[in-house]
Amino acid sequence: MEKTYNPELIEQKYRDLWEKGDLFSSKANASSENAFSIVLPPPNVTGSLHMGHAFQHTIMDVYTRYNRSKGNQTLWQPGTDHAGIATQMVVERQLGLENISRHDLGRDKFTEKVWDWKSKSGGTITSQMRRLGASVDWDRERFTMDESLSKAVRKVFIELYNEGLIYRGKRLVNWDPVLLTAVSDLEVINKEESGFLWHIKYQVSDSDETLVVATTRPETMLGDSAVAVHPDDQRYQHLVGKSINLPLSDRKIPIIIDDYVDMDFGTGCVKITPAHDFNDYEIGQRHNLETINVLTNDAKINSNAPSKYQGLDRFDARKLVVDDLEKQNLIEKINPHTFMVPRGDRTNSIIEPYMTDQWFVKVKPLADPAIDAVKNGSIRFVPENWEKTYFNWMENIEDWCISRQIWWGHRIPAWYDKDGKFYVANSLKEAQNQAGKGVELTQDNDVLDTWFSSALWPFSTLGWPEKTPELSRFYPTSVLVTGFDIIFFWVARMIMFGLKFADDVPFKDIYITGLIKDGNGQKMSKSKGNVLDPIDLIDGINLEGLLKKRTQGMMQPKLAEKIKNQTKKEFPNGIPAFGTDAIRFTFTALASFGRDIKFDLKRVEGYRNFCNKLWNASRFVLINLESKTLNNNAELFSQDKWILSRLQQVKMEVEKHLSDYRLDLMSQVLYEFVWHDYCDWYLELSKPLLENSKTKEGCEATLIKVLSETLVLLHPIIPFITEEIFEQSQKLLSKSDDKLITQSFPEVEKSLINNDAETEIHWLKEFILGIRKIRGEMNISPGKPLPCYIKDFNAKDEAYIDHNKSILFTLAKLDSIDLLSPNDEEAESAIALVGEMKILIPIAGLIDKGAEQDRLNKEIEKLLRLQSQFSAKLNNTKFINGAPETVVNNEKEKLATTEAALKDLQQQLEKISKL
RNA sequence: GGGCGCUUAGCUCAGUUGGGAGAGCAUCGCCCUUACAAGGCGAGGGUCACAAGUUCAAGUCUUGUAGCGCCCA
Repeated sequence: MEKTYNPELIEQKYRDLWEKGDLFSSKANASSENAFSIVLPPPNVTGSLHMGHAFQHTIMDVYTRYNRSKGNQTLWQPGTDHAGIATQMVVERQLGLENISRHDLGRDKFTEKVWDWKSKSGGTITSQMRRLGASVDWDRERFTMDESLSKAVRKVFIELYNEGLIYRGKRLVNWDPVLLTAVSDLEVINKEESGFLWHIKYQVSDSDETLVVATTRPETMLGDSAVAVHPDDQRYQHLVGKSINLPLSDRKIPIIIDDYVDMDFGTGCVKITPAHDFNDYEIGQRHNLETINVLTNDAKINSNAPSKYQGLDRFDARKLVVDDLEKQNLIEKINPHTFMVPRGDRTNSIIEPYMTDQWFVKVKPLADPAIDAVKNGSIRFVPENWEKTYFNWMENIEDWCISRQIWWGHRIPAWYDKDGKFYVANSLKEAQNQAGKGVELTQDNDVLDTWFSSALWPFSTLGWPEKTPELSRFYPTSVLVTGFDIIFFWVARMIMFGLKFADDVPFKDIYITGLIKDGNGQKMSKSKGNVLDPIDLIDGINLEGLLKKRTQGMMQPKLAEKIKNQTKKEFPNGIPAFGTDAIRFTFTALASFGRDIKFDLKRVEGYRNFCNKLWNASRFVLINLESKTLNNNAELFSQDKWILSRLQQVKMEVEKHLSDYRLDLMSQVLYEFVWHDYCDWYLELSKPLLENSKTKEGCEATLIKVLSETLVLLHPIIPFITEEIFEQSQKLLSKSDDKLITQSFPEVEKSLINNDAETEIHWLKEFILGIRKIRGEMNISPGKPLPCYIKDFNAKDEAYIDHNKSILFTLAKLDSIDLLSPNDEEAESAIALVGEMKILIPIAGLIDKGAEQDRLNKEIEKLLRLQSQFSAKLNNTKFINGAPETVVNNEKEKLATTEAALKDLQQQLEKISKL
């Protein structure tokens, strides 16, 4: 083996070998009883993977590799999403650089351009996934706009339409006036922003009275249909039924009453503009008010308003409206006011409630079975608490606007005749059949919301609506791994559509992961300039490169300076190359059930060091086994039995944590076992064992057995380094050229669990630690051999000393061990206790007497504190009477051992002090 | 306003039926001991946000307070 661990070379080698060997294929283990499947949440085809993807992909890969090695037929289904609006925007922006608009090109030419862009940039994601070691079945890669998936989309649309669950209607929707499309309410982000509250005086018709209405959007008064007051509001009772002379528009509108009005807000009078506010729309429906749209689709004032405002942008119109009102002395006051502003999640433009014809899914009938599926346990959220969020949303669900006025996506399968009558069909031909020969038909221009096709992903990728073998084998999938940010967008909709069309839940478990944040707990985003590219952690990147990456192509170039400074401060030397395995180990170690995960490079460094540790431990084993024939039937000694026993426990814990989705605990168990049991103790123990012809063969067999099984256990987390070490060990043992990825997961061997060995090695460790502590605290050089005397030992101690003599000499660096009988007078000594047994190291010429006194005092103080705790408990009759007997006995035992140790140390202190 | 969550060592976080407070990193000593200085050995460090309650026993259960955060309206 190479002397140093070099992740780069290893990783490249196995990326190729695994794929060429077809080792990710879902066809393997086809005859096994169990199937395991995961669908990859499809990333945006033109995007790139961020830390959150890398995190979730690591988790999915751990489960995929684990199940494969358990012998289950395993599919991890990859693919990408066409991401309608996002992708169209990217391509439009590129065309914009050449001063071309999509309308210059026309629909067909434009979509061709998008396909070009997709094929150019679509490889980014897949190559990143390969770098991360994702063992997906590449042969089954799918794209949401593949023909077979599009077929599924059409079929679902048509069936839902035929059942009356999809309808077309004129409704108030969220309208993005920059993109010129409707968006769903989930795509609108409401942010608190500061603005003004204008108080406007409205003249009551045929009266001297005025009402004052407060509004944050004065320009919408051009579309007012009424003024509303609360039914209980005594101030305005006498005006109900009268009307208002609406300023600027020269219209009369009624004064109405409605519960919706908040009497305590502003003046208690509200202007009602049904065409431009969701609440007002509802009120308008209740009171049969006119809906007056005063905006064009790009948010300018339209011809329904007085001519002087027409053509003005809504914000210019606002200024003019306010000016005009002021001239007429109709503004009572203007107060600063913070209020919620809806913005599009893609464009950040202010979203307008806008009346248009759109397609909707009637969600309620689909939601009810989807709620039941979680309630009755067919689907389980992990952590469980997320089901509350799910129920909360599902139980108050609104119809889903699925049409988008863009060009990139699944075109709505509906055709219109000249009179606007439409025919929903799978093709023009079928629509023509419905409409009759000779009727001129044109297809609906809109496309479907991207999430409509994503909602079918778990079954459309498996071939639905065809009854494919994959569908019956792998559906429902085993687990969905995703973030809580898309529970509404995606998870809920997959459940609804899965139950409706694939006759079963789409997945049994939903593992909701935390969100990866930067070191300061901030969400990573391009605009904040704090994103990390997972590949940069693998390969490393210098400061210049990082600065360039973070500041290029920015929406707000003003922030570049700030981002640069921030980056320089956080990564003054850039980022070193850690390798894929270290990153993956970090992700699993961070995968606890918290909501936010602060990503810390120090952690990565630690796990890189772990990989290095594993590498060097393996080197030690292989160097020692070189050109040896292993004897698997050799006699084993306590040390061997101990590590084998520990290994069995580790196997049990690993599988438990996997089934609980606690990869953090899984990786912690393995970390601890490899570093602290195998390396710190067993490898050190093996050094004397390998020197002794009696113990040598058993130790050799154990070293390699434990290493080999540990490699399989670690492989799901760190596949590259483990595969390389496995290959090296195969070479040495001149075995087959099997790959680790295909090795079966080691079963727990109950017969190897050995309490006696564990007790003995525990004793041995205590002995060695006792001496190391004396050395450490007395500043005795670790290399200096020490004489050692034993007193107050029992038969077991004597046997243990006998078994472990050479080990004690080596690991505790002793040059003699002598047993003293009770009557023997010992020299002035430092002391360590193992149970009742005393280990004595003579002080003469070695140890400062005062230092030993200090050390003993410290230890005695500690024990005194414990003693008083325990005896306080035991002196409490309530405790004696109330607590279970085992607990009381346990306390009694603890008190006894504490007091025994205390007595020994106090005696020793006295003895030293006298001398 | 409704819902959910967080507060444990200097930092990042575990702590699963309530029973002597843990890890990694950082800090402080001593060591280049032929697997590993990306290392070894040892040490220090905590009124578990605050308050009350339940209990023989609370980091863990209940209620309240404070601070922080997320989602929905």
